[in-house]
Amino acid sequence: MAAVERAELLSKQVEGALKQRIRDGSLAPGEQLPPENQLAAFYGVSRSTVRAALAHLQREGSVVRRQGSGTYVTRGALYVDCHLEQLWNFDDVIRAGGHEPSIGWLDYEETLPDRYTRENLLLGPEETVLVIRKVFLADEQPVIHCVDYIPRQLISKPFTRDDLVPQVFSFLEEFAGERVIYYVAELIPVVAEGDTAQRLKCSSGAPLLLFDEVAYNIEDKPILCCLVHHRQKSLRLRIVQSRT
Amino acid sequence: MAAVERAELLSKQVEGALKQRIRDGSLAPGEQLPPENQLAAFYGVSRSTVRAALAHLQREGSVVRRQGSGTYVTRGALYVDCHLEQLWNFDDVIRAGGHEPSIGWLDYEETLPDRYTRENLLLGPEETVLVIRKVFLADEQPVIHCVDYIPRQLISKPFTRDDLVPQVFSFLEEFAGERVIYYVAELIPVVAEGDTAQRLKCSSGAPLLLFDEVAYNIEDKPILCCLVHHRQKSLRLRIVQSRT
DNA sequence: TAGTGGTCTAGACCACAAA
DNA sequence: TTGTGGTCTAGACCACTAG
Repeated sequence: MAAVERAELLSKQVEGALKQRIRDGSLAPGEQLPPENQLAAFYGVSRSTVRAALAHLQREGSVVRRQGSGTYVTRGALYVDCHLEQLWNFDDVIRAGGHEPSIGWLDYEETLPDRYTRENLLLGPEETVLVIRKVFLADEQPVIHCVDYIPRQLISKPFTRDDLVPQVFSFLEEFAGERVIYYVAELIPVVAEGDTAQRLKCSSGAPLLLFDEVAYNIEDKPILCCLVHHRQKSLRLRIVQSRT
Repeated sequence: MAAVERAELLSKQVEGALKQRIRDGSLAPGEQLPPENQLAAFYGVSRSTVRAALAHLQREGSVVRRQGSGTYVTRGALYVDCHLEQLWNFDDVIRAGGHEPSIGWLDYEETLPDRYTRENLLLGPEETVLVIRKVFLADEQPVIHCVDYIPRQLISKPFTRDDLVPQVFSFLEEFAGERVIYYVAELIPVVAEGDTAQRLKCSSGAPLLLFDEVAYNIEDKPILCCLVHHRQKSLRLRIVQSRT
């Protein structure tokens, strides 16, 4: 029996263990996994816990499950790391594409929001926002241009420029005590122009993918909105949909 | 042979009932749902079943759940119908945007695939594909241009042009006996040009969203690939991501 | 027929929030 | 302290696949 710690969720531990076996090739694409009961016995957990882990692997497209037959590693299991689900963290997306992430440019200011932002964040007419503009590089090439709007009022601790370098979500947790529970993103294809084009070093008219996002805290209050431009060159975004 | 309808899953029934209450306003945004135990008693199912239903509503962003507090309808609950998850069916996406879907143009031919398609579908050098080209309209305006490639060999029943009008997935099930279990889509922003631009009635250089998809059956064999161009005008695509 | 995954139950215990 | 959601268990039964 494999030793399991109580700290992390049991199902996450099982999921991680199986993912590891898929990544290192001890479970090859097409290969059948051991049956649920056997996995449960091996890891010393209940069948339900194993099923929770397998359900997650299925949802991200790493395995397919056939009733009456078994669970199998998919052909695409090795490419599941550049998922849209990973979009919580740009660095992960860039790394999943095999590139080294870094920050290419950073700028910020406090200002009155435009009408659209004010409505999205449910702000009063006098309330200001902290605007953060960043460019993310993949192997020194600019790939993501990101503008974040945070209600100034939320930020309760003084910060410096260096505090803005990590992900916005981390910044919000540390300096506003706000945790993003979910966000809604609208996908819009656009063409590059103006400052955005220049900062992404692409010519005017080049196709970009724009994410217009609003993020909410546990109380369903909008605490952040972003406009994120993705330059597709050497950055792939994937979706996996599996039938329920 | 008569098709036998299996009773719908209990969790799906509960989910549907709650969704209905959200849609018709008897559960308003911000409002708290009854506790799990109460829902379980009310619908005559176990707490686990209720939790499965609530987990699904949470995943699509219709509710947020706060440990120790309760489950609440989100502000965005009313807009969850234009999800990327609905992408199985273009008609649904178009209808969710408040428009009437129809088919604007349809063309098909049998041909030898190009190298890219042949590799995606794991075809031999002699095998042909059925190519289906369609344009979907929303309120008579072209919004989606779709090219499907199906290995000719899979199609086991004769078909007519009319059989191609429904969704490809339905066509595959009826005429090839193949069911799509999951698909992988890559999102690519492009600019309109040539035939695609003309059929979508947009000017050359207009931004489009391209989905490069490969769909697999239960045996993890690729059975379909598509190139789908979305024109964003009056068609919104949304993603909801919630923290696990 | 044996073995697999799919659904559902009843109940235990824990973590957290609010009164 | 009470009540909420979060995790986990053990077991029943069903649906489907394969030999």
